[in-house]
Amino acid sequence: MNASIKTPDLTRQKLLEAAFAEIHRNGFQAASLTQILADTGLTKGALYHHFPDKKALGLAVIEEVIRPQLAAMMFAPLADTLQPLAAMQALLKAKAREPDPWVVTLGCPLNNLMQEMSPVDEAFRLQLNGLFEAWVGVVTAALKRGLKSGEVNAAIKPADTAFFIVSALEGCIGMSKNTQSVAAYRGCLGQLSRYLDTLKS
Amino acid sequence: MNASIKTPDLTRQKLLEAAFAEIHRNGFQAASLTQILADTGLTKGALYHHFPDKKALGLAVIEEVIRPQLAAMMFAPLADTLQPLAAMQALLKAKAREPDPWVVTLGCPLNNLMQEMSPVDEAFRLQLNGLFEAWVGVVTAALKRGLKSGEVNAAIKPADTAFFIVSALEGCIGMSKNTQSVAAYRGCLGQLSRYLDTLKS
DNA sequence: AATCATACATACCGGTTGGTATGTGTCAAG
DNA sequence: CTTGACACATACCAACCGGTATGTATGATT
Repeated sequence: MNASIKTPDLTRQKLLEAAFAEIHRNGFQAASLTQILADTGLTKGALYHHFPDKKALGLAVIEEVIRPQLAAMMFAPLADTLQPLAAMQALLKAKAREPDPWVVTLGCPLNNLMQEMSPVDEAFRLQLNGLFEAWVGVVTAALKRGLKSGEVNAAIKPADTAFFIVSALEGCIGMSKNTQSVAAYRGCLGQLSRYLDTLKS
Repeated sequence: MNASIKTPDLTRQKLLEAAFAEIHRNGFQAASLTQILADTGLTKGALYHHFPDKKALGLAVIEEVIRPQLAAMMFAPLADTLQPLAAMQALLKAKAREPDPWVVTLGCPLNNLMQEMSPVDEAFRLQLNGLFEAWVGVVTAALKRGLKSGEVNAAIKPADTAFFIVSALEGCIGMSKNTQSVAAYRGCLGQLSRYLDTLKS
C-alpha cells in the first residue's frame, strides 16, 4: 500500500530529520508532533512505534542528527592539527565567507536547545552537556597540541580557553540571529579571530 | 472584597513580575497564563483587562522588567566612565565573586528570549533587538570614551568590539547555564577579562 | 442619589497538545 | 499453508492552552 514498503530505518530517519527541522524552527517544547508527521507523510502509529514519547524523539535528534552535524563541521577540522589556532581561524574565515544559510535566521541547533531545555529538563541538560563538553574537549585537545608544537602561548589554560572559545562562538551566532544580520555575524567572527591571535606564543 | 482594593497599577506590576518569573523559568511560549494567575492570586479578568493578549504581556515584560534590570546591572556601571576596560573588568570581577543566583540555573532573561523568540516572532525580535542594541550602544560609547582617554588601543573598532563583548558574555552565561557550574562561569568570565586586557593601548 | 466607567471575578469555549488503543497489511519463519 | 511478529494507519481521548463573554463590586462624576 505504501510507496516504499517495510523500510523501518528509513522511516525512522525521516522522522528524525523532520523532527530536527521542526525543533530547529520552533524549539523542542513548541515543536508539534502533528507538524512533523505532516512533513513526513507518516502517522502517530509510525512515530510511537519508533519512539516511546516526544522526549525520546528529542534526545534521539540530539544524538543522531545534531551530534554528527557538529562533528563534521566543528570537530573534524581540528582533529590531529598541530596548529589549532591556524585551523580555527581558517574555519572562522570559511564560515564568514559563506555562512550556513540557517545560522543568521535559526541559530545553532545545539545552542538553541541548551538555552531552552537545560533549565527545564535534566535529561536534556545532561545529553546536551555531553555533546557540548565533547566539543570543548576537542578544542582543548587541539590547544594542548598547539601548546606542544609551540604555536600556542604557554601561559594560557587550555580547558578554560576552549570553553571560552566555544562560548564566544555560540554567543556570536546567537546575537547575530537576533540581529538577523550577516554583517554583524562576520564582524563578530572577526573579533573572535582577533582574540585567537592573542593566544599565539 | 479584596485585601487591597482598587490598586490597578500594583495589580499590573504583580502580573508583570509573575510573568517575568514564569517566562524566565519556562520561556515565553511554554509560559502558562494559568500559572501566572495562580502565582499572583488573580484571574483571567484581571490579566486581560491590563493586557490585550499574551504577546502584549511578553513585550511589556521585556520593556518594563528586563530593560530596567539590565540598565541597572550593565548600563549604569559604564555610564560616563573614561576607563571602560577597568570598569568592565571590575564588573566582571564582581559578577565572578558573587554570581546572581539565577545566572547558572536560568541564564540571562534577555538572551533566553532572543534565542527562543527571534526566529518565531518578528515583533519580539525587534523589541529584543532594540534592547540588545541599546546595550551594545552603551558599551560602544564607553569604548569610544576610553579611546579618547587613551585607555583603549586606537586600532580597535568600537562597535564591532562592543558587539563581541556582549556576545561573548551572553555566550559565557548560556554555556554555564548548561553546565550548571559556577566554576565554569567564573573561568569563562576570567577569559573574557583576559580578552579585555588585549584591548589596552 | 443616580449614573457610569473602571477593575476585576466567574464561567465557558474551540482548538491543539501529547499520548493510547485498536485495527490492518506485510513479511519471514516454521 | 499457517502463524506470528513487525511496521505502520486510524480513531479517539483527557488535559491544557489562549481567549472571550458576561457578571459584579467599587469609586468617581454629575
